[in-house]
Amino acid sequence: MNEAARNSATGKPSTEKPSTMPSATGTRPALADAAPPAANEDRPEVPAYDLMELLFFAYRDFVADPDRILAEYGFGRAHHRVLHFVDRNPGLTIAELLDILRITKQSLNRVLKELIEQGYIAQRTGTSDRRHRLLSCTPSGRRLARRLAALQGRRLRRALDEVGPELRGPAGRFLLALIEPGERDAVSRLLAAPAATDEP
Amino acid sequence: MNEAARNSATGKPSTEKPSTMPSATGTRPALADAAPPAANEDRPEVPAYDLMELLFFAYRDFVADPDRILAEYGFGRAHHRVLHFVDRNPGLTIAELLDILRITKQSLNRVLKELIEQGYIAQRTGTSDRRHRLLSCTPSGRRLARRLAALQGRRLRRALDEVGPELRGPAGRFLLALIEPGERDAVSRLLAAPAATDEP
DNA sequence: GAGATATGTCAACAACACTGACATAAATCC
DNA sequence: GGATTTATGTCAGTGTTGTTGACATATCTC
Repeated sequence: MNEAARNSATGKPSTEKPSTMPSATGTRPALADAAPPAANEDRPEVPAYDLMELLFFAYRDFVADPDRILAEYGFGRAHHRVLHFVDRNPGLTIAELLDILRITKQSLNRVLKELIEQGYIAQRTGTSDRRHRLLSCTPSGRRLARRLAALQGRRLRRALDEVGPELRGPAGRFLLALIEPGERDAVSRLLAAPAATDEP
Repeated sequence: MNEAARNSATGKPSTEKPSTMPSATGTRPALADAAPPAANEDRPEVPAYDLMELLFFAYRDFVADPDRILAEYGFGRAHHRVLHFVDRNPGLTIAELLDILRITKQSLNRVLKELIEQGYIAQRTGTSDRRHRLLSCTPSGRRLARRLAALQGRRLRRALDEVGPELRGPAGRFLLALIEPGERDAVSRLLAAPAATDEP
């Protein structure tokens, strides 16, 4: 079921709301440079509902891309996240990965074990600290990781082409500013990650 | 376990990567206006890994905000999403909500039933089509929805203050461009939603 | 050698998604 | 006005991904 499932004339719910609502389709008042809601004295300022919802929909579609492919391998989104960060940061330790994903060791272990058993990720013991398990992608792991990244990269490139490539920097800064302040340095360090090897 | 759990000197994994990596903390090369990776003939262009990861981290922190409060009520993120869209679009039908959330009717029903039983959402039968169930928030539902929205709104406002309010429009356009093209009109219609009643 | 740290593992459980099947009421089509 | 379609509700089973709590092992640090 999709758009056809819509009902009431405008596609909007049926509450009687006389005028004030521009006929939507085509014009996007919320995204033009409408003055941000003025924060006067007692009214604490209207939250940016549009951005909240855009973030929800954008993320929804963004993570949906890889799902088809993952299903072919019997993997889910959790596997994707692990594969992605290991591919981007070869030599990553378990503790670092846990700090990135913010899940419990037990949760990570389940998916990581599967990725290792099926030959997508390899472990080696750390040299300076032999307690560490340094994670890296096997060739097939790297292939899968890059295939998924290419998919999401395509969506990002398309988006940047549409809004203008000059918005790449601003978009990144905006997203970074959404991140918990105390985490930004750690994230920035991660982003600066080398492109690893360049072989597909 | 948090930052203290980090190990290797730089906070980066231990692969030997001689120079090329600026000492991260403070400077954020990936977010400056570094020329986007040139797309020459055979090399299909390097995907925007930085944006992928920023989207992941930003969304992770963005949805984490309401969790504490939801836990007080015994609710989860699924309840939050339902509450949010019903608050923003009073009179929403089940089918419309399903199309927004992209989950199955059975999944929705579980959380919706709880929200209704506990008096946060009310149903009434449609007038033009009596098969429809028009959803709306009760006063306490609206209170909760707005409390959660205020939290996320605060994070958005802070971010916009940091990057400059002139990026609000561009940020929204970028997020919209990430959405599946066929969905954008539906999303835009939703965003144009009236602010419903203004009472907190 | 004592204690802290990094990892691994077992067991139980919870939230949230899925499929498939079936039921009811109301609208629409012919 | 009966057949069909649509909108919703519900039962039952399952899978993925997260959680807690407890405990084990290897290794590093002091």
